Amino acid sequence: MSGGETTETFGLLLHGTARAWRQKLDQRLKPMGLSQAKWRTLMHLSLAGDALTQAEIAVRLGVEEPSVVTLLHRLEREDWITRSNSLRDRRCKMVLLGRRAERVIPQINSTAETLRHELMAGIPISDLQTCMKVLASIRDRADKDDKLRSNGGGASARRLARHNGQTKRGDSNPRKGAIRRGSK
Amino acid sequence: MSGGETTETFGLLLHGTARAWRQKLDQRLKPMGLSQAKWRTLMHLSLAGDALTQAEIAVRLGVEEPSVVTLLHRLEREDWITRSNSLRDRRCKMVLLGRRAERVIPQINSTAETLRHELMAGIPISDLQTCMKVLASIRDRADKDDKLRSNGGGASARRLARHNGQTKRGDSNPRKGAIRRGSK
DNA sequence: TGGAATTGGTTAGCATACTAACTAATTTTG
DNA sequence: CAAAATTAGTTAGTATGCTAACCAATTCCA
Repeated sequence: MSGGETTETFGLLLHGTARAWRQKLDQRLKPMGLSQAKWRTLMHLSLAGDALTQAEIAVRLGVEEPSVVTLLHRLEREDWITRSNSLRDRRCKMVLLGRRAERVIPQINSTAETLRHELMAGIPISDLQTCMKVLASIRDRADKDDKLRSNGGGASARRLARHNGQTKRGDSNPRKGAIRRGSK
Repeated sequence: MSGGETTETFGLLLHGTARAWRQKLDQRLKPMGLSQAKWRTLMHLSLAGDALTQAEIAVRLGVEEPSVVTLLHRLEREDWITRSNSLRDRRCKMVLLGRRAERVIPQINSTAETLRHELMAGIPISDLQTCMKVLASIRDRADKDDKLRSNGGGASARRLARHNGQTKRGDSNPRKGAIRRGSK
């Protein structure tokens, strides 16, 4: 424990700030029927200008695909978006903004921007830039996979994509109840 | 939209960094059977040295009480802590660290500290301090209640405590199924 | 002192996000 | 080309956190 003061609370502070920001935004978006997660999704769709696949949305939001599934499900149920099967690739679903969303997106963005300005008002630009530089550098380091060398087997090393990689289908060890979709 | 570059991604960056940090820590704590939320709880109990009430824990963690309830429930189920009724105040439950926790807390703390060092290595102290100053200032602003003036009634203004404030007990409008605890 | 307000804890229900495991479709490769 | 691997999406189950509504105990105060 050498000189822990500065580092001690960094994680705490980082978390608390992110949470406070999110809650504040959620609170303001609430009257419009949205939350930060939903707003961010709509914003990315709006920025893209075009339909996106769910996988693309996941990447842009920086969350995993299953999270996107339920998020889009909620957005669809509330009529913010539309999903349709792609004609080119039958695996894909194309996600499109609905009318409702297109109408309110500008206000929503402006709400978010207003909050941004409020929260950062009076903070010197150079401090903000330093802060962003620090955050980016921390995030990049944290995003990196810990291992990634020492790949023992040497055979393939294909699971670099940071998530699943279910290389074995017939695992013969289905601990849980497994799925029982319709049939089709 | 005037000069949005700097501010544009701040929220995104803040969130992404916090999430990346949390996930990294969770991933390292996992082999020990913990997560960040659980570790933080144990850490605060350890720092306090004494038993804490659930409300105190909520304040230290910076989360709402119902979140603490389930968190402690999980911790108790896994034998990290013990809960007992207070003798002074029959409303309170005193939360104590169990043996299991006391044995592993040092390793857990050191894991967290190692990660901290890794993530912040090479970043100039002064930049870190600037960053922390910025974050703290943003958080303080976001934590503040939006309203808080324009108190119309003038009568009491008692619900300043930022959460519930269920000033009306017999609301006569129990939309949901309501609770049906044992009876005792 | 007795009713009103506050405080501590809980349950229900929901939102968000994750991992594991799986299906279906498409690409890569031997 | 057929088998193998990858990609897109899904479901199940769980963790974390929130708000609303509630009960029980304590404290305040007229």
